[in-house]
Amino acid sequence: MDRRRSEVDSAPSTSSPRSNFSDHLHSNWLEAQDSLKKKLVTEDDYTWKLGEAEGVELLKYIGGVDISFLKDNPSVACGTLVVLDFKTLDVVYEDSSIVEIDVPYVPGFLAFREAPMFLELLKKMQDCSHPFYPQLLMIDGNGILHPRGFGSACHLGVLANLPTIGIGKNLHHVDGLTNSRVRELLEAEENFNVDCISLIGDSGKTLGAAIHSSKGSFKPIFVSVGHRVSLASAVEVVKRTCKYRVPEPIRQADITSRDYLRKHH
DNA sequence: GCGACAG
DNA sequence: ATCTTGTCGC
Repeated sequence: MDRRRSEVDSAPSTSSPRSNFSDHLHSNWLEAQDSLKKKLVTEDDYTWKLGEAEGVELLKYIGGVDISFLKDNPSVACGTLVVLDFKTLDVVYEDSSIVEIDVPYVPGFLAFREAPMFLELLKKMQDCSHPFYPQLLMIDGNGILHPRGFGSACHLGVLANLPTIGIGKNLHHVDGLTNSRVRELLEAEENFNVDCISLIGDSGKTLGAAIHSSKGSFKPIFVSVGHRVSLASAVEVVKRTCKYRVPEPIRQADITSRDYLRKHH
């Protein structure tokens, strides 16, 4: 049985920054990410099209997931799955569920805390062969813009075998990427009039894109590949679902989960 | 040693 | 993530 390091074993002053959770659990999580990452696909892998083509399947049902927590009891959470019509951005499906979560939030391991309930919500739709089951899912959290290239959007995408896109509202500093560096790029003269820049780390890898998604905000959002979607397609989908800074699937899931939690507490 | 660290 | 009102501006 897992057990936290006790004060007897190590004085508080020498406890590690991760004394929050056991080193054992930490290594299990690393192994799980490493294993799931082998199934990751970072290119377009779907049959539908985004545009107005005829005679081909189009992207119509786009999902979004988010989670809210109770201000008092932080272990009480409400997870929400919404599905929007890609063209009209109308919400055509929504489902919420309140659960207790004991898994702590640890930077770099967000999926272990949030993915299980999202998988449940997806399974519920799948089990009844719901006609609005999403063809693509947006997650508020990163994809490959992650210390080990496997953020929660990748994690959920692989487990659900769905194309996913990661949306970060704050930059996860990784591979030398910092807020100031992103700001420099967005404000660089050669990028004047450019609302979207590639995020290239010190390693030379393109990890995602920073997008000024709405004219009313200076703060960008950070888009990265989750699973079975290329960065170019991800950026295109995000741009087309942004009425405000945060893309509608995420924004609607966020609003709904917060409302549901408030109403059912 | 210190700061940083998606949600 | 969450605690929180008004307020300045198009």
